[in-house]
Amino acid sequence: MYALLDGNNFYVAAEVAFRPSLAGKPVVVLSNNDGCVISRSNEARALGIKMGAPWFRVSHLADSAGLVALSANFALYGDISDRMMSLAAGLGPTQEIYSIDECFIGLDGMRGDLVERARKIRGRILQWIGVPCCIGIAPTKTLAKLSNHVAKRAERKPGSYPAHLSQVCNLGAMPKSDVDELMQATAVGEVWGVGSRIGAQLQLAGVQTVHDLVRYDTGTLRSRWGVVLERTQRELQGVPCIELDESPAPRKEIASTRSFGRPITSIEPLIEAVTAFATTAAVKLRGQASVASQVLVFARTSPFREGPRFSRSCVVPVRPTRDTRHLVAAAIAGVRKIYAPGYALAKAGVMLLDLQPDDLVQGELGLDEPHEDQTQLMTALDAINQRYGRGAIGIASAGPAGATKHWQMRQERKTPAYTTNWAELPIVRA
DNA sequence: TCTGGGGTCCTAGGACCC
DNA sequence: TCTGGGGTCCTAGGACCC
Repeated sequence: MYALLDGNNFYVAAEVAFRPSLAGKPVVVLSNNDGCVISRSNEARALGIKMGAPWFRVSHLADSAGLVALSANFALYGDISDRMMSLAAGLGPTQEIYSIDECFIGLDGMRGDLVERARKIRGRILQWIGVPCCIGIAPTKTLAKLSNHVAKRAERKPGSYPAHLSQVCNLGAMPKSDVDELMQATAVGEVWGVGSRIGAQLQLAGVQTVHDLVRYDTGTLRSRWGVVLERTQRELQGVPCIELDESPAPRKEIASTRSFGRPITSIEPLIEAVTAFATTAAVKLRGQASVASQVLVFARTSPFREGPRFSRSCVVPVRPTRDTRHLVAAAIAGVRKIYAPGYALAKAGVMLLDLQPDDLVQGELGLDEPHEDQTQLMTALDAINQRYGRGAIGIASAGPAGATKHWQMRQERKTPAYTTNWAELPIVRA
């Protein structure tokens, strides 16, 4: 048996927890660069604002409907997430943190009333952290997701599902006829693993609801859509195919990419940006004790704007390394190779590929110039930046430290890092 | 003016091997 | 006229997730 716990409108909820005056108002959190809506309060949803909507298309609602928009504050969300996950872990013996706002809990061996227990945990998270969440319980992960979906819909839209399923829903404890009924009332597109493409194809094939998918011919499903969807079907039938993953393996690739605050039209700022991206990626790389042997760098114009299009990338091989200097050098070499003048570049990025654990690196014959990672130097670099703040010490091609780069992303509505920065602690007045 | 960022897995097809 | 069989590895592209 599994539970899926996930925070309601998580980013917005984290913001509201520190600004209670926003409760009950239409609030959205915007992606980096204040680009798109990535989290909405129920009130914002009710205004018809879609997930992923470009901000400039809905910003008029700020005046007409009191919509409040905030820039993403990932330091805050990450910290609130850690706290929520610690409490969620009390639900059962095993936990898989699946994303910043949701986790699966393995419930094997749990006795007693699971729903009651889940409601208790939910209450504790709400009281201690201020973030509301919903919990779905079922025999497989895909069903737990579905169960969670039911719990959320039942809370948000009373009447869409029976009221007692609101906030916490246990499909595993229901008679089959009730489960069938819920599946008939749920669109196939809501299933975990069915996205927009396959969802549309299924609809055309006459599969409208979750119930239709459960009963669809397995052979046809497999030959037309592949083994992934077959697995999803089995999971919906109650056969566990996807295990709980308590300690995810290290990443196989690490990316750092950004859209620019303003378009770039020359190579100098592009080199600055790519230096910053490679530096960020290198820190993540060392954080998981890996080395990279390929560096991919890309740059492109906006796909939404008129004008000449540009989108190029190149992969630069390096000797397996975790040294920021080597990774930055490779990224810059890549930039010089792909760069062409005459374009308004909107986005660029660096990806580290072909990662391996740093203790398993193949040695080399000394046929070439010596090439040594300065492990101690990197350790010192990370420690200094940890203590004095990101960018306190870095690579010179990143440009002057602390200077505002005109390519840097816009974040015009960011709230303080209430819980992760001493200088930004909230102040309570009696 | 203005459209995010970071991942994973699967499959098909090509290159190559014997 | 006529052109095998079986396998691996790599890559690009497509689909999905949050």
